[in-house]
Amino acid sequence: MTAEPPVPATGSTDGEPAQRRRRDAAETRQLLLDAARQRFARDGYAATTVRDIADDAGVNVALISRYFTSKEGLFEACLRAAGDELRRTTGQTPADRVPEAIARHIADLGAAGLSSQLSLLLRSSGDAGADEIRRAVLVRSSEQLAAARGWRPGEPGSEQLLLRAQMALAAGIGVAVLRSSIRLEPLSSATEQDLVGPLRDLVDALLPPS
Amino acid sequence: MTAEPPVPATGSTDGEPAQRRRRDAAETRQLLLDAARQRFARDGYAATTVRDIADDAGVNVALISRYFTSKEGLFEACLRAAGDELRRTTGQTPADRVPEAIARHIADLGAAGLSSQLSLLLRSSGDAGADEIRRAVLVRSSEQLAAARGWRPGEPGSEQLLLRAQMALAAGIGVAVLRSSIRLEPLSSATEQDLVGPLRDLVDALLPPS
DNA sequence: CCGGCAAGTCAACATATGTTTACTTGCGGC
DNA sequence: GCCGCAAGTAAACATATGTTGACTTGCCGG
Repeated sequence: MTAEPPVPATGSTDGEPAQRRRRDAAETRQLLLDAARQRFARDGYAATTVRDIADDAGVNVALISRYFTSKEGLFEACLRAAGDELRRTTGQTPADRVPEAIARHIADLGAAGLSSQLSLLLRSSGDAGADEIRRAVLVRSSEQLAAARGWRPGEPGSEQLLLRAQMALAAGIGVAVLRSSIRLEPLSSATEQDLVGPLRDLVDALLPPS
Repeated sequence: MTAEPPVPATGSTDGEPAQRRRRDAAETRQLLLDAARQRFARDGYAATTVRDIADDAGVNVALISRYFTSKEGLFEACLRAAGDELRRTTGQTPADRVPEAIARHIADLGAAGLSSQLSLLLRSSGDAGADEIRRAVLVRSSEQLAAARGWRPGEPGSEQLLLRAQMALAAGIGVAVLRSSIRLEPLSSATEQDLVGPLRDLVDALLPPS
């Protein structure tokens, strides 16, 4: 079927869709990143141990230090990845499709069953570097959101609009956390379809379409 | 001036408004509770150490175990206190005043400069008991919120209303966290006055006044 | 005034956790 | 085929942290 040499899966049955090459630094790095994003988003930074992450990824703990320098380096990498993802969404989305995009982000459990990456944005590591990255991501996202509704930097009376955009972002993040981390019902089992209506009402109320 | 015996303050100048009696279990307990609520809300459960809390409260670490059994016992006590406070608010507030009440909760830094207690509600200790308390608080609050807008338990099509109430609650919590924990500007320095307008729009959009 | 007891202190302990170091394994070019 | 080097492993280390137990202090009723 494939040119890949037969590789014994970690467990007895091959659970992973793409069987991994046996020694591949890039893939191992990605496995760690995925496992860390999920853990950090769901449990928070301090509650997550590097051994948890390594076990989830099925690799050795020491590789975290090797590939990301430290636990905090790994966290910063996660933050950057989530930021890129979010920027891609808010950048490409036309103004009137923002609620759908947010709803998809919240409802989306990702390819690997990830908790929403939005949750990651309010997790804090206590590290100044990570805090700065997260703040930058949030500032940029809220500015993109506000700009789509007419906000221009420095324009008088425009601060209001930025504030409202940040509140919309906060709402999305709050919903994501109550869903994926707290698991509040019925919010937790609501589908993307269930969420998009209320979210549209919410976003439109905060940021009236021009 | 007062019947209190002259008591040397902890520091050189008496910073506390009410000078504390030297050996008062009830007051010490409360000091711990206040310090813990602030720390847990701002930094999260795992990132907060019992020594931090004890130092903030100006008492010995061992008293945490004595008065609250364990760190988790203290956290549960904080959760209960925050729940009582929130219930008092959502219970007493007439339906059309809910946005103001939430805005006050978010903007209010409390008597002792506390971060908003709302933030506490999404902090997780990983402990099953604490999770259950938090879930109960959130469920009750969202039900009270939904009930004020016509929700009745089990009524068909009413689930929608509960979902929307939970999203409003999530929005409030999200704003509280981005304000007090992440310190996102300009959201962080917004006053109660700045917040109440957008919050009214938000709540009314999610839960239209009958 | 004083003895009992609650309130508070101190130091030690067990353990969990991030990180490092020395070692082993196996892939890929020659 | 085989050797070097990157990829991966295992164990040890230093430390931070929750908790406990023995000890001290000072308030209060008699």
